[in-house]
Amino acid sequence: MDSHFGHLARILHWCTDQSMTNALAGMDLTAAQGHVMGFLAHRKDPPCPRDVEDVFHLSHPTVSGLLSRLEQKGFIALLPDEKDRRCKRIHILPKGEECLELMHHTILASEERMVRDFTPEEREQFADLLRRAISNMGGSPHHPPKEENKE
Amino acid sequence: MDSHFGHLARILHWCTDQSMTNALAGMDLTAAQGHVMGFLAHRKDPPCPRDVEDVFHLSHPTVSGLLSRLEQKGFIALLPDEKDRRCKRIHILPKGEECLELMHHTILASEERMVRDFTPEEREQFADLLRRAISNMGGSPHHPPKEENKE
DNA sequence: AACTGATAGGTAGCGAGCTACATTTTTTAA
DNA sequence: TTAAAAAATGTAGCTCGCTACCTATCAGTT
Repeated sequence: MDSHFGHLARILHWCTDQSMTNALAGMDLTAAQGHVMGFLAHRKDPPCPRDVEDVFHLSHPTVSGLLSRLEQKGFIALLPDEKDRRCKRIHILPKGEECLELMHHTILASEERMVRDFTPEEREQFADLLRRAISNMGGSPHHPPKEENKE
Repeated sequence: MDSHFGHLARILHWCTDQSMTNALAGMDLTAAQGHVMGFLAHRKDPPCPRDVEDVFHLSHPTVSGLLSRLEQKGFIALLPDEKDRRCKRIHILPKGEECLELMHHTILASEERMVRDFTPEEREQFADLLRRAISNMGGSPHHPPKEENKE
């Protein structure tokens, strides 16, 4: 009864979330906000909210809320794109820059902790089983599988 | 970048949640509410909210909200316990009884779908890896690990 | 040039998760 | 017995996730 996969996935996600929440509490970031900052970190050109939606598989109102809270707290600035006035560009402000390195380290440490006693083969298989399970459930949300031949 | 375990766990949980949401939409239940009903189904004596917290690893305000919505919709009744007036007992109402079998079937079908192409060994290992990952992240929330020797 | 459709984003409103604090009742200890 | 600790629940207020609907802009057709 306790061993249902859906249940276990939920708890595992909860654990990683709590771990991030604790690690980031000192810098006034939630787990979700921290992950967004981590994504922005290794981005040359300022991305738009839509890019965040795609990477994290979130709906656009969710991303909108996350970004507006990050903006309120002074981590980022949202500026209109000059070429395409439908889009906004996410710029990292100095306060945001300050936390990027710690963010990156924190995310990696959390990942490593989760599988710290896994052999390399087990890590491979874990990722493989997770991906297959996701695929069996119908894959990803929101943005109907774009038929890009880039893959 | 896309293969972080925490990320995959989040998406997998999301998929199972959506699957349940769709399956239950017809009977006016959300995924979370459905899982609670499923838990109540195989329970001889009416449990109290605290039991739900423990099984699903949820905080008590979360459970409180879930149960009050189920009560509003007429699936359950919350009655005070006679022995211990701090506790409430969760009673299933006729409308609740009606949906139990479909609930049970729906939950099993969703589980089976997720691992439909897994061998028995892979299913074992998947559950094992998930449990170890959860354990590595510090295990369960909210209620400090009770030291019950019942296990 | 004008219409149609696709795309980016905004807003409203809800459910579900949390923490923090308060209340009531039970249990334990002094 | 009485005071203190523990337990079960309630309430307030927040974040984050969703759907549904709306607006503005861009792109492609006619």
